[in-house]
Amino acid sequence: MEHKDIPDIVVGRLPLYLRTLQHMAQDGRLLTSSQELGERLGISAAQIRKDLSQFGEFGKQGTGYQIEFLIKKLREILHINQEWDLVVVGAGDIGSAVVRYRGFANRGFRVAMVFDSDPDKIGSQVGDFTVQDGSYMVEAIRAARVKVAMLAVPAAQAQEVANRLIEAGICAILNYAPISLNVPPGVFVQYIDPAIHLQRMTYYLV
Amino acid sequence: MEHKDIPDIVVGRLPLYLRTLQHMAQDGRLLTSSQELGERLGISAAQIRKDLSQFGEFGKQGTGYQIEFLIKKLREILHINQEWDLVVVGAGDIGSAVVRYRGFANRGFRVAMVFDSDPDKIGSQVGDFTVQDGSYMVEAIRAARVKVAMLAVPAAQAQEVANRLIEAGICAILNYAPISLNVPPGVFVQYIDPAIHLQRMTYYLV
DNA sequence: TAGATTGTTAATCGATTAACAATC
DNA sequence: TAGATTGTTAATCGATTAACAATC
Repeated sequence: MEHKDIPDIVVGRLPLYLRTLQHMAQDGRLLTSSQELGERLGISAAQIRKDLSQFGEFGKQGTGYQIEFLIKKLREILHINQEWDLVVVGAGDIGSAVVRYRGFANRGFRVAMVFDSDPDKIGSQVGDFTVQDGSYMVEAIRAARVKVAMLAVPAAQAQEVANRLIEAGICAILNYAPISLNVPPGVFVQYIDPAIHLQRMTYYLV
Repeated sequence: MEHKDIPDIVVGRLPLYLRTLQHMAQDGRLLTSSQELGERLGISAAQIRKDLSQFGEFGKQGTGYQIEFLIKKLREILHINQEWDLVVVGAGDIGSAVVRYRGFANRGFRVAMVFDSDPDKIGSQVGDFTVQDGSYMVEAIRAARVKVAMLAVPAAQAQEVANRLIEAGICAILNYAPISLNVPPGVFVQYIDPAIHLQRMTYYLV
């Protein structure tokens, strides 16, 4: 049942379903339907049913989906029924904002360590963390068996730092540097670049 | 020639092409090929040629693409041969990091104003900007004819603030709040939610 | 029961790739 | 010229949707 051969585009929608379901649960809701979920997300009801059916039968005809049950299932599917430690690399504006971000709670992640290579930043306090010396990053990550990293260093250093993260055993990188990373198979990268997102919209303007 | 009927998925790749071309130009490079571009981005050469050919003939057989020329064309296509003013709403950690972000330079955007509703933040300095009172946001945006917003307020307020942005004439919103926004046709939204990106990777881990 | 909604199938729609003539 | 690479076509591949039997 684990990993049939799910298209990545389907995997990409599951976190959106989960987020919406968690909002519904917060509102005290118990049941929802593929139609309601679709309306809230701008996705067709058929697609939502098809996506979910790849992993099992989670609903009931005539009734819909029990929100808490579906949340539990999606958390299992996405492997966030555990909490993943995060390493944040780069304690500049973006790195610091990420370290202080409250939005990871109950979503499968917690910041575990913060590194920078700037002597002015090493030893300083960011949120609940002391910025550690990047020179010792590889050993520290390896010792703590951290698998997920957020990369918030300048573009010029991003590839080199990514190489060291991979050497340290990191296999998922959320990259805030505006540059495409080259990584070996088995390492996953996601990109956050506000300018890219903005440009995608200005195409449609005027 | 403007707006035949380009698939959104193609539009979404153009900023990536542009970013890579700008890196090449910075390295002093003059020419590239669909093959080289593809290798750097993990995209097939055929796809890049097909994407670009939707907008014109920008290359030369046997030679490839002149980097500066293609940059110019992509900037025109994406409407970033102008600089767009940005309004940042929310002067918390994320909003402040966005305001101070140096990565918009030469990519078509500049922060123009910053708003918050917290009396402790109003009047304070963030980077080069003074945080303005959110109560006057709609009039200020309308008067300055700003069209693009970055939304960095708590999820609970995001939809309400988005409504006011749209009322003010905003038609592109980059939303950092972890919630799906409901917007009318003609308003575009892009989402940045680190937890969503991370969950998309943990699916593949262990 | 009547109404609602699932899970699934088949049909449609759209995106990607392979291949190659054109030509620099 | 020979080699390289484009722009484009047709074929392949994959994703979405419409429809409906099953059933709660």
